[in-house]
Amino acid sequence: MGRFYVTTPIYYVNDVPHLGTAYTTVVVDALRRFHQLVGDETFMLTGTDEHGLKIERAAKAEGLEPKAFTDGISARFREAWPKLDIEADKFIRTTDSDHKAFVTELWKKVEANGDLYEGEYEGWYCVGCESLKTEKELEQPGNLCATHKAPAELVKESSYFFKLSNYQEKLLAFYESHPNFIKPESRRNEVLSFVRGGLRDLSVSRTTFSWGIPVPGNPKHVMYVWFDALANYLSALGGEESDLKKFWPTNDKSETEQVVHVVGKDVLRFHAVYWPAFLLSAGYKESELPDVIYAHGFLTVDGQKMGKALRNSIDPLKLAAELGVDTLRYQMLRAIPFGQDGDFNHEALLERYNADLGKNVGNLLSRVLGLCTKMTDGKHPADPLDSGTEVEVPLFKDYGYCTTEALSGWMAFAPHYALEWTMKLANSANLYVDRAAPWTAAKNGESARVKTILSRLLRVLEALSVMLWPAIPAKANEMRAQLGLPPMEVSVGKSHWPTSMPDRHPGLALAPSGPLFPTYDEPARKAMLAKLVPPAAAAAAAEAVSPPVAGSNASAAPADAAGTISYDDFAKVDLRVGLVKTAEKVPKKDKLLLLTVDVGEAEPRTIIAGLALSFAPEALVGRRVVVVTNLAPREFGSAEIGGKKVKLVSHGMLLASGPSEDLRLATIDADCAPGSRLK
RNA sequence: GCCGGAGUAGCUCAGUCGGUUAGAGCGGGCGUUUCAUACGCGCUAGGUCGGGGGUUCGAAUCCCUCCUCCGGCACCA
Repeated sequence: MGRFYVTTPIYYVNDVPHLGTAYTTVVVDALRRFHQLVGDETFMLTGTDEHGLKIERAAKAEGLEPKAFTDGISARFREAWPKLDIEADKFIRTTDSDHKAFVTELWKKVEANGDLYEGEYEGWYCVGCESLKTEKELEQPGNLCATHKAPAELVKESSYFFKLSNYQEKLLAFYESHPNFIKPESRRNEVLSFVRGGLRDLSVSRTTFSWGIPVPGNPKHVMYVWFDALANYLSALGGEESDLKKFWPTNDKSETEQVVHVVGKDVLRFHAVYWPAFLLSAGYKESELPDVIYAHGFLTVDGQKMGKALRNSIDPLKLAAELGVDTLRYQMLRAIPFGQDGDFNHEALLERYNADLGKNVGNLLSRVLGLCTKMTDGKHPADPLDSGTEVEVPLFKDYGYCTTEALSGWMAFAPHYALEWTMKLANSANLYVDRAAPWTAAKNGESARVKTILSRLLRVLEALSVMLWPAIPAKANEMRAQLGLPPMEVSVGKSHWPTSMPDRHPGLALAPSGPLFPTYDEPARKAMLAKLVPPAAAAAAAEAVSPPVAGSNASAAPADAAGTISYDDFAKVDLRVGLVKTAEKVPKKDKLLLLTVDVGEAEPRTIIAGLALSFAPEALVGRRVVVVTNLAPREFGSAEIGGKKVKLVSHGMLLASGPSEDLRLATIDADCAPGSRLK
């Protein structure tokens, strides 16, 4: 047990929350949750960076005072995160007065140490980048900044410089003795070679604008945004007497006390070079520097680089509303190896959701709860026999392995790895259900055996709910609710990581409440994809026709998340009256009937319908039903019919309602001609 | 131009100090079970391990070279 202080970068308010910032913040929240789970005292910080020329100008453009302008954007960030189930302990703003006071003090310490001097500097300055450009970097004609395509300005001004050059050797020595300071390894090498290449003094003040923290004793100058911004990680913890100071441990810090800055690779240098240099200069000792600067990669979206236009077209909050927060979080954490660049691919997202969450975990929960409903009165079985048989061996082995690997994945800032092993445990449990076959034991009257099996499965499910909680807290708790368990609770000093199987809860009532992760079938998948990545034109059109759906159904099932559709969308569905000509049971497929249905075409259609539990084949012949006729054909495997093996391909769908053992058919109340269109 | 990293099955990637038939997940294909969310389980990928050359008894794994991609640096910070 220890302390875990984790930060996101503070986000510059020249932009609103987008997929990239959401990604960083989700990962940090997941790390925070994991450390809470293992009993650490945690503190998560995020916030906004609000000073600088760029902001001053943006405010002016909108006719606002800078503070009023930043108030608005900052609020958007603060309000966004809870919608992604991110619970930061503090949201800092660089315009907070205590932050400003802290930075002023920091400046004075650096100055007292003799590391600041006044000089002059001249260069091409790009407002967008907040930085100087070399002539080579500018595009001609017009001295355009390559990134912003805007003209750079030739500036010459008096400036304070920080003697960064004094810190080259100290930093190198520090990196040497703290191999984990910069992660991942490849980034560390980059920084190392950068620093070895020589450090020049850093201009740390500006006189060309006033929206910033004034330099003490020389208010014509405001501090360079990075000097101001980096200090937030410390200023957020308050003054000397603040209780939060403990999160920034000093000399006596132990192995288990960590200060971790998660940053994008674009701002790594500021964090890995400037920040420790500033701290050393201000009198902080090596032991008082942060422990880990973890640089993550950038996301592409469906293989495309996230330019500003694309970025703005992908609103993480809207994604969360459409897909469910947990699906979004899961994808961010599972699909992208943390530290590397990754692709946020919408198709892969749905595939991943179906495979991992739907089929592997969700269905496991569902089948185990189903078995308990039938075999143990819907309760956790009482006093199960606990002697294992051979069937248990792989499960126990996997359990130990998976929980250990997942734990070390989280410890090593590798959520993707942790979740991979979490899934392997679910997979192993699914296998165990098959091997142990409680239904067979039940038929043989071995009720003790049945209880043993189900008890074990329930315990694995509980463990899974814990292991998933850092990544998908809301769904993990829903899962627990179905298992009859209270929401996840954490407590400082106590690890809840399920290193050994959770205790039994004999007699505790289960509360199944339907699929936890309803999978997307082919049509639903297509519909969701169309919604998430609409062609630009279609998006604009859709926007005009239907108002955006409110984002309150964040955790709703896909079926509900569909929201409203336009009439045009509805009109795409071709519903027709069909007359059932023949019907027969499909051998070896309990639920399936093979129908031929006249929908007004030359030949009756072959339709496979899952009606067998509710209808005898002969009861359907001659009935008028409602058929979706333009659904893509779907395969149902193959079966032997009339002595021949045939592929089962359905060319339509009958509309019906109810559970599969008690279905009601949608029908039509008169003898309409087969093929009549419904509207 | 310099310095890194990467290029392995359709996709995303693992491959430790060089060593038996190159692996996993997903998708696809085939089979199978019925407790379950048309779900689970089993089988299935015949991939010149980017190209070429070399070292070695033996290389995806070491060396050289070329190609492609990404990142960092390049009299800017």
